[in-house]
Amino acid sequence: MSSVLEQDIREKFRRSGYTLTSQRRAVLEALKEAKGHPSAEDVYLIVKRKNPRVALGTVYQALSVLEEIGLVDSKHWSESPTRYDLNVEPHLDIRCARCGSVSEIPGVELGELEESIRDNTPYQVTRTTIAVEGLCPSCKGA
Amino acid sequence: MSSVLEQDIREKFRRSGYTLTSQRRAVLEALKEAKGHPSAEDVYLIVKRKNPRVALGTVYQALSVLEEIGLVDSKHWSESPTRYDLNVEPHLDIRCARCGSVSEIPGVELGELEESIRDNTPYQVTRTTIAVEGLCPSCKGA
DNA sequence: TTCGGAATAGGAATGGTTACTGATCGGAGA
DNA sequence: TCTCCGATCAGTAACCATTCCTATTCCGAA
Repeated sequence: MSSVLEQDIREKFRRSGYTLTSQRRAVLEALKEAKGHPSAEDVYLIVKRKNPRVALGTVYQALSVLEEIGLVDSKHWSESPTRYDLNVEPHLDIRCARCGSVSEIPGVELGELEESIRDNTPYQVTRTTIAVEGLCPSCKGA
Repeated sequence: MSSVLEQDIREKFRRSGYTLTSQRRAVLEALKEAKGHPSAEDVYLIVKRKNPRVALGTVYQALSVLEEIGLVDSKHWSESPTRYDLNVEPHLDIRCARCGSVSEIPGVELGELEESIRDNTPYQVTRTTIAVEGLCPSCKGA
């Protein structure tokens, strides 16, 4: 997992027309710090440690901008808030139905599925999200 | 799409220990009547036409029971209420991001994906849901 | 330095869903 | 058929993730 370069960040902001504010940078830092797949609330709490005046709404707005310009990916599992991820490459994540932890599933080929979907629907496909749920190794036994 | 047999319904209720009440039957009928992929609210409105006293909460509870015993499947797309479906076989559905209509995507092989997921994670996989979004033929042009 | 549009803080509002409570139902057993 | 008890229901309040609103602040271009 290569960390996003400073240069990439500036470039993506420049091209999008959005401004790279301190709050948006702080949200990126928080995502890096959280390392896993934090929710907006998780990110908010981390950002708040350094800047107690941030608003939760600002975090949501920042995450939405970051996602729009391709620096962040989001995934949603039912009965759980949306999770955010610095890994924007197509990949699978699994969420433990018991403890809520999320981790990556490596080595699954997704390209064929996307193609097969496009070949079988008259819709213009814009997004395909796969939500995998299960029990993590430590919750499995309990 | 074969309609679920009366016998199957009774059998699944009997085995589960839940009771087949008139409300739960009405929810099943409403799903059949709606034909597509109605939301809980849609189902509620249909049921209400014949029994104005039903409560929305009852519809939610009935749908949850029906899903648990395998008579109904549910799917969730972000920014949209959960949709329910009498087709409980694994299959793909695509939702139009513009008008919200949902339709089935036939002919996509999913078995390999499931298998590949199980082979690549230490989690015990319990559920894999795929949410495909796009623009339907009539919204594509607008 | 000034100005205007973008971004933010703070908090209220939204909307799908669940939880709660007292009334009602329905089926197993007498 | 009648009784009784747990399941289910109607009605409504609560929940919670997320969005919306508004006055204020920030920031960059001129």
